[in-house]
Amino acid sequence: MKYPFAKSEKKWQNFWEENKIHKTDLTDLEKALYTLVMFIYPSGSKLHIGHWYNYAPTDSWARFKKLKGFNVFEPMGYDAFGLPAENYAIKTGIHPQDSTFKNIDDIRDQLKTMGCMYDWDAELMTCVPEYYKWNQWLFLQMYKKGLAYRKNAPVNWCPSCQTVLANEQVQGDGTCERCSTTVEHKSLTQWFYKITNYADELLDGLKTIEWPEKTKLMQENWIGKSFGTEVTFKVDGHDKEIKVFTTRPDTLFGVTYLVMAPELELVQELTTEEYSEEVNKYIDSIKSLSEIERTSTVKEKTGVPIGAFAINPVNGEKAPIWIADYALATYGTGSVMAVPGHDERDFEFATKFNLPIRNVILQDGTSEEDKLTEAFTEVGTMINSDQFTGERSDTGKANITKWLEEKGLGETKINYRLRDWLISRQRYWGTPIPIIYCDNCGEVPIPEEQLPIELPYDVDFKLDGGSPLASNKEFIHTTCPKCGGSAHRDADTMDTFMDSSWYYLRYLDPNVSEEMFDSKLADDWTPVGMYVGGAEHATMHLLYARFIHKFLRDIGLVNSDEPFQRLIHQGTITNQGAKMSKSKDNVVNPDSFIQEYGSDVFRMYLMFMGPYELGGDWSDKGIVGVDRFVQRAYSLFDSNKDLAKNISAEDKYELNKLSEVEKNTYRKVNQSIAKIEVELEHFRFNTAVAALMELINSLKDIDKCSEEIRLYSLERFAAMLAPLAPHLGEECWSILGKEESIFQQPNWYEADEVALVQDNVTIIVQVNGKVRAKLDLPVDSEEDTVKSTAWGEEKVKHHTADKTVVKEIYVKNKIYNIVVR
RNA sequence: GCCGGGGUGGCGGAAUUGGUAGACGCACUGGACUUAAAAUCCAGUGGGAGGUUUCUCCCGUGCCGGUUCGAGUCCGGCCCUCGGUACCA
Repeated sequence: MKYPFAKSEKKWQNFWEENKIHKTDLTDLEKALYTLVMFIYPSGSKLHIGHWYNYAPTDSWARFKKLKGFNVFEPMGYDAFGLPAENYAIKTGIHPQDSTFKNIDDIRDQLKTMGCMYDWDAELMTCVPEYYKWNQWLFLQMYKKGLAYRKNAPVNWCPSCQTVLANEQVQGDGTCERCSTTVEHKSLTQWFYKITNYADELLDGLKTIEWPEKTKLMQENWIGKSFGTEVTFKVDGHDKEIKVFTTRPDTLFGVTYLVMAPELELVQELTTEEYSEEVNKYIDSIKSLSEIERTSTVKEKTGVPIGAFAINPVNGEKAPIWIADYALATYGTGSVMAVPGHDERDFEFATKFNLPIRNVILQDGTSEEDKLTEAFTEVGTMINSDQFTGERSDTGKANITKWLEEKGLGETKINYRLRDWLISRQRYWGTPIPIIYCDNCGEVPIPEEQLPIELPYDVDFKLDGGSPLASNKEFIHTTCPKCGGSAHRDADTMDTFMDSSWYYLRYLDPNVSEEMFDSKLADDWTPVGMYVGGAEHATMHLLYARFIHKFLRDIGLVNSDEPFQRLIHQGTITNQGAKMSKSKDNVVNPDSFIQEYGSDVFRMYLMFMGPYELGGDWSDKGIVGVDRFVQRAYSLFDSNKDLAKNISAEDKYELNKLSEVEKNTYRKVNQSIAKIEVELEHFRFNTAVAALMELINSLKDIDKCSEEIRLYSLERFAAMLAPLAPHLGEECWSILGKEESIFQQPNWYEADEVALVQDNVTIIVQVNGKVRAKLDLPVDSEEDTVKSTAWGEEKVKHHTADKTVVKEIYVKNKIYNIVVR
């Protein structure tokens, strides 16, 4: 009989809902396990295969844990603010709020067909005032602690559309995706969070969390802590100074010029009149370059001198000051000392512009007279360096820094690549920033009791020229909370990464209104036990969330140091090699597969496709294989449906009391349990499914087993099936006469260790590393027995004939390699 | 460019510490069942050469080189590809 999946899946979904099977009792803390997936961005393309690939296997893991007796909390929600809804509005005129709510309703329906054990009472969305109020509240706490501040920062500006563009909206050639005009950089005053204050702690905390090594490595590199020296260069004939950060103070005598980032304000002050035209022209010319282009080591570097000279503190030499694309205002001090002899970029630049190249670190085995043909960046002996000449360059670093410190011309310095978090967005669909600008008092934070500052519905988000909120006069014009005078609100909204930095805390009670989240529950349930989401979030979302969590701890709202204890990345499912996205129009919708095969088959196929952390290119080629398996599993139970009426199975059976067929069955069942348990634990779903397929293949002879062994096997099969195919698992469980949901109790079975022990083992016999025989011998056979059996093999004789044995390698129960010559 | 992944049959992939390369599945081929087809079940299936019921040998995990009795696995150097690169989320 064919498995009526459509009827069955609906039946069990209703059963779960009616019996509140997935409602988590958050007061039960014994074996509490918070399992979380990255919440959904509710775009119009609804759920695609990538979402299923994230959620369904994670749910299978959660269900496995549930079967093992954990009190699992698995919520789902919507990351509802963001740019795409706004772009959609600009294109279609449909208001972001309307499209977002509509999308959420559609997506919720889709989610329910997956059959995940989401606790729907915990559902949340970020675009409602009840949620984003707390973004504003958090902003005020940051502000109070001095961690929110304003400074100028560049945005992508399309001069034709008169609007700020996201990086994504800038095409590869640096033009606007709407009108193909070349995009410029424009400086705006914007809000930042001082994440850099937490740089060291964010680095140290990595040691305490169980995340993929690669993710921790990426965060480490992103934070980019480096130890070096800040050197002060005086400017010739000027009272200004230029500070540079260098990790190579030992090369200070090799400085032949200085490079400043073109956008530094100091550049304007230092540029001499003679050079100013050239300098301004140059600054204009690089306005459209991206940072990636500017720092590329294959692109030819550009730059111009500004006419001023810096004085090298160690020898008083005058070095010309240049501005160049490869100096970035965002790293270090924005200025670099150039040592062409010992830095590859400087070497290239100096060669191009005929600037002097001086050798001050002598490579071992070379002579001072040898001309440098490329930058020497390794450790060597310091030369041409006055009193430091003769020192090794690695120890010279500290000495030269000490000398600078004594003269007040430098100091040791730790520098980070990490930059402060720019949270201002010149967009509508986000959280309004709770700041007012008063004509008298200036910048005034809105008092907490006036929160939320609600996002007004009526705006002209097509408005050219700036933030859409500026178009709503009623919203913008307000009175100062301090003096009551005329004032205006900040027209920007917050980066949506704010929303996703604390949602996992809100899930615990999304309806709490007097605080950001239930602090008691947060202490009990965080850090999150298992967090699953894409690796593309490795450095941004996952770093921001860690930062916010630490800040919340510092203001006493949580007691843990990290938000996510364990982390797994699902791989990306591509379509014809490309990441699925609505803009590429290559999104694969799973709905038709659900209709044809059902949720269980589809989610099991996703798990079977390959290693979870790798992902891969989408193809539905093998889905019929999983469907066949599901059909076979169902008929296995269906044909044994009368089994449980008269008997029950023991927990264990003694092997020697079983028939040969029963023994094999019993062994295979227990081996499968042991295998699948380990595989599921480590998110290796593909091999777990394969093991279950192997098991069903070897249950062919189950009819030859006693009823008890049949029941024993089927109960265990149902338990292994249930996490992978939850609806079918329930169906099979109920066929065995069980009345409760399989997930109601800890229904995972432990493997019988006795059944895992093998009698025989295959020993490989090699001659010169090539397999020549395979011996099936009892486990732990004597070395002599193995060797004499091996030498009895025809092929071994053949390949060793007329040769001398020079070496033998014997590994017990594994291999016997004979090396001959 | 920089940071981090990945590359194994016709296809998706498997392979505890270096120790049988190709589990499981798809596709394909042959067979059973059927009037027939579908479905199902059984068998075969990395490539090449020879022997042709049972067999034997060689090659083979992106490329080049190294370490080792033995390398998909470790080391060095490349190539290709994917993710991120601070305003997609």
